[in-house]
Amino acid sequence: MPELPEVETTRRGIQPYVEHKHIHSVTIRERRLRWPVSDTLTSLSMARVNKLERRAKYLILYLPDGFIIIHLGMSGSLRVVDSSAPIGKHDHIDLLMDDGKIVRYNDPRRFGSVLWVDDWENHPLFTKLGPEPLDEAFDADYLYQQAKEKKAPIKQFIMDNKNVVGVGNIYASEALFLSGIHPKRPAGSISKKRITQLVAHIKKTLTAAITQGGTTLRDFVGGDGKPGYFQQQLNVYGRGGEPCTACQTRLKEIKLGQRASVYCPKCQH
DNA sequence: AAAGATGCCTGGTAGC
DNA sequence: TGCTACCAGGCATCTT
Repeated sequence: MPELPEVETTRRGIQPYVEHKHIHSVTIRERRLRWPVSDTLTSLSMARVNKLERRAKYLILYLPDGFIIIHLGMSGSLRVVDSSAPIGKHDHIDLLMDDGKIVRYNDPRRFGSVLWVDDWENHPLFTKLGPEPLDEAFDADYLYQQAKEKKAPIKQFIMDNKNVVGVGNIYASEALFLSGIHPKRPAGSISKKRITQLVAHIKKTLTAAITQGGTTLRDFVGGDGKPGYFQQQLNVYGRGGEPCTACQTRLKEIKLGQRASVYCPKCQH
């Protein structure tokens, strides 16, 4: 499932094909995504993409009269293909570029979205978002202040978009393991020192994953069609019952907010 | 009011 | 082979 590193990898993969290029036309084959795809997209013609940006797990295409907002959901992908490429199952939307290349949106589960908005920064999806995990604004002081008095388990707390964006199950699990913090520990009960380590590990795991081109666990394929390989060095995610990479203790798997959470009962407190 | 908990969307896959 | 149960992320909505 695309997490922040996959989205960033996708952004970098398709950037050369869309930024400062023109969208010749848009083809919609399936409009039933998380939200119905707007007809406005099909009326686009020779619209210049001035910029391709990422905010949280959203990709934002800056056009002259508005923005295309793309979210990959859990099974979505964007790929650049030639016009001769056969249309596959779940290929829902094509952005046909004026040089003949196609930016193709595929999403088997249709949990993703492709939106047309006038002003993304004031769109309800974006107004309540916390800082980017890799921005300087996301630091130990900030997270410690946010966590104060909060009783929610730290794992759910760092996966909550209003505290920090883009930290999904994989990276939350890994960062907590590396920080030696138990996923159920109340966010407000963690010392400043350990919060500092947690922030550092969130940044470190995300950066490493981006560097390596993202994690491929299920449906993800990068913009260039090449999968990432980060999953080979996961310490806890998806490893319930297997030995801890540090102490060989059998990793425990619990449910936290309906979400699988794996941790080492010896290393994490 | 804010925080926490729950439900829902969908299709691939594991298990039988 | 066909079926059922389960899982995933994040938004909407409910409850406290």
